[in-house]
Amino acid sequence: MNNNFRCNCPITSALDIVGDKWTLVIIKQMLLEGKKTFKDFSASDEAVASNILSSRLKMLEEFKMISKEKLPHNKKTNIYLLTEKGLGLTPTIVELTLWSDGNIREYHSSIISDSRLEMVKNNKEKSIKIIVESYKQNTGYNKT
Amino acid sequence: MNNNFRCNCPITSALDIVGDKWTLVIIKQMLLEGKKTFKDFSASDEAVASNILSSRLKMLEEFKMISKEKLPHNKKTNIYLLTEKGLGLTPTIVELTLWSDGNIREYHSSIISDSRLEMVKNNKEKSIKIIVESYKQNTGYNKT
DNA sequence: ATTTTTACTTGCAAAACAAAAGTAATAAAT
DNA sequence: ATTTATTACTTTTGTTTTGCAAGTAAAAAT
Repeated sequence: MNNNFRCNCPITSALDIVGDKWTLVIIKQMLLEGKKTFKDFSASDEAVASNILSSRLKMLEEFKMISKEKLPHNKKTNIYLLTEKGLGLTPTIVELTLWSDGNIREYHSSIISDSRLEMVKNNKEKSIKIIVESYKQNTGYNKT
Repeated sequence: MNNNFRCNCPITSALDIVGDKWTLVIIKQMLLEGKKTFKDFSASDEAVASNILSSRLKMLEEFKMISKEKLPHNKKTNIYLLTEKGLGLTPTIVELTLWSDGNIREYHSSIISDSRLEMVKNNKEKSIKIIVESYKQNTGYNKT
């Protein structure tokens, strides 16, 4: 896992981890859509193929961006949760949303505009806090 | 070019454009390292292969994230410049930098910490403005 | 006890990526 | 003016990644 990094630039190094078509989509689905089991991701209309999902979850766990646990009375279903490291990408995700909203409608007119987008446009810093807090509350968060 | 978008989510749609290993690296090299010719990019130690560079520049031009022009007395060298759309990714790049700085040193200890990173850590909003303004000044910016 | 669900893995074709070499036009040097 | 070098690519040839479909094994539900 170590030194698959291209160079010492922080931006490039971040992209060595999240620079692909799916990783940030998976994190977004956890953070904003409450997805937490393999099934949740697979059932999405924005479905990742199961092999890719599997390898991304493994990678994210190795980098401690998500945790994998089970509920007391269910030995089967894995619960994937964002850790602080993973939640730390919230500002990046918010900025991507804003960029998208303001810059690609020209090429993709059906991009959704919902109340969360409005919230983010009105008060970015506060929205980030609210998003993170909501996530923690909805998941009974307690991880590093 | 139209409707190669996976769905109507703004985040996923942004990643349909910049969600790969190289696109944001190229934009970073323009924004923060002053690269503007094919040669500049190719000569970098963080070198993109020329075929990938070529296809990315073409794509970025199609999405009007960069412009391509020539200087008056040189018919050969193309000058690539970020447009407002491209510059609009500055906050995303800054957030990725901060995330990287705070979260992946554990796996990559030699990530660089320079004065720009310090500036960004001290005052994010102001830094973004300074970065964009510096870019415009250094390039004699005048594009949409 | 049988069926269904969940979380995967495997196999294979297609697409994207990457290194190296080649090319064509322009610019610089002699 | 002619040769050489530079720039911006394209082409070729692998290799890697992606993504669909199908399969599997354990647990849970009926």
